[in-house]
Amino acid sequence: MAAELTIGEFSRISRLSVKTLRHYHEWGVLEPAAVDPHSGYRYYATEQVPTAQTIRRFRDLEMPIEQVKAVLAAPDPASREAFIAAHLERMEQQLARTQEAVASLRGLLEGRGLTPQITYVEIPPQTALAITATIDRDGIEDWWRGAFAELYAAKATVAGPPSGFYAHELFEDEAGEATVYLPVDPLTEDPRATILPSRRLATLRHDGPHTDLDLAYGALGTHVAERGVGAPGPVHERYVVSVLDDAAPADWVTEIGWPIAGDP
Amino acid sequence: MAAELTIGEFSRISRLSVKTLRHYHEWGVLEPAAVDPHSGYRYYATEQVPTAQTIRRFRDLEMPIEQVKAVLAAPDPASREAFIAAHLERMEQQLARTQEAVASLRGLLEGRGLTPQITYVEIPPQTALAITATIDRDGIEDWWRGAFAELYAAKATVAGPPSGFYAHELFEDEAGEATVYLPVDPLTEDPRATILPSRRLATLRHDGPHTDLDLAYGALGTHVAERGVGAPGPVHERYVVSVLDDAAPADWVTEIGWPIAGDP
DNA sequence: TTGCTCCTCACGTCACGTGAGGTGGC
DNA sequence: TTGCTCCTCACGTCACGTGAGGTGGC
Repeated sequence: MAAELTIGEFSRISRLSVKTLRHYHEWGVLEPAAVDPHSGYRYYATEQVPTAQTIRRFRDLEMPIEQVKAVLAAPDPASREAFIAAHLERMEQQLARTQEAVASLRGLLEGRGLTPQITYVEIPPQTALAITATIDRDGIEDWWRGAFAELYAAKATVAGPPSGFYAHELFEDEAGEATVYLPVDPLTEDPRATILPSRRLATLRHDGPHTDLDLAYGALGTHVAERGVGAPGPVHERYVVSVLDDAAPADWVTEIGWPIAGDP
Repeated sequence: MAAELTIGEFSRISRLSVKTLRHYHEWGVLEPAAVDPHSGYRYYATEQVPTAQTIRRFRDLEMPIEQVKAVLAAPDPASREAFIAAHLERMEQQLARTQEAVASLRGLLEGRGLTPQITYVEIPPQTALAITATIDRDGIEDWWRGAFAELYAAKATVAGPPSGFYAHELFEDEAGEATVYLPVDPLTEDPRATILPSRRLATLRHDGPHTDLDLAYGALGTHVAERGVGAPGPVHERYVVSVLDDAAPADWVTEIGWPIAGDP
């Protein structure tokens, strides 16, 4: 009972444009039931309509084509479900970020100016378990979580909040070196323990989600630049309260530090 | 007190990448405070940091650059607010569509199969107020609302639900001819009244949001194709319950019609 | 002076849409 | 046979990112 349909007919029934159907053929997401080897004409079967509708919905959800292909190729319903669940979770995260951005934008436009409480500190040499990597800016969150999971898995006596430092290139060029560390008891026997050198920093405490961290960096960087006290080197972050404590973003407390030289 | 910053320094403070800053200069969204005419070096002022942060937030909300430029150029806070409100509304609409797509996808994957109740009808010639235009598929919704607003503003006696017909090219090529109409009393004196010719259609009733209209078209088109009774001509839609009645999408009722030839 | 920073092209990305120019099918 | 449908390039979109190759500034 399967009717062979030309691309135009299948387009009308599936509501995917002819261009889109050709594109899906090229990418192997939706192959025509038959292709005339002489004319190149594509022929579709009515049985392919539900597949087309499914693809359309995944694309409405902005799932990348390659992934749609993978989901459709998934043999069992369970792994399909896993794909979809993962995608929905990403979408929820994005929604949360959007809501944060809206709130933050309102604050900015209302000129909700924080008077930054900037403190100069000298951090003494510290014994710490550290992980360093060269990463991409968009891969940073996954890497960050993984690295701290690894550090907390070590059985050393923790001697301070989780922290990290990040090369400027990471923000200027979208990729650069990052280090996260956990201060530990100097007497630890973990062979991975290193001693971090001392640093002089201008620091600022930031309350709230990390979407707004740029505001803190703006205030701190402006302060340092206008006084001409900046020094080369990575910026520092101390995660006083964070996801690592299972806290909500609104409750996070982060201390950021900008390297300085000279006497303030 | 305004420090002159190189692009790299400004990038560190604003957390926008150097490439992005150059891009924003090129597009005129964020012009450097000064550009060295000899070397081409860009110099920024610390006063530009809040602007950079604002741009970043608008971009996080996926506002197109051109529009960000327009918002920033808006002279008074009121028109700024209007821009933002309009953008937020679009985002909410998209969120609603996303939620519909998720629900619809789950239904599809669970194989929630509707047994389509297809009816063959012959619509007699009708007197109607009609508006025809050649439109883009993504401009269709705005046009549709505007056209019906215009039709309802006429003071003729309405004799049936609002309806429309749509050339296949609109779906195959993303652009084509569309007509919406309001059946009216044949004795109307409105000079714009026309008589629509009779049509033979296979029809199917669809309940719910228009995101799912493609499912109905899939069922109807498959039915027509498998029986080989299709005829050329546009598809028809009757909006029995719709936005025009201030109903929620879940309560909408739409009848779709596919042109047929021959005796079923 | 050296090495770092900055510069301008030119091209890639992603999922198609937009023509141009040409051929096949009924 | 005519006109409609289908075909394959090649290029455009949007907001940047990715090099390449070269110059300026301290």
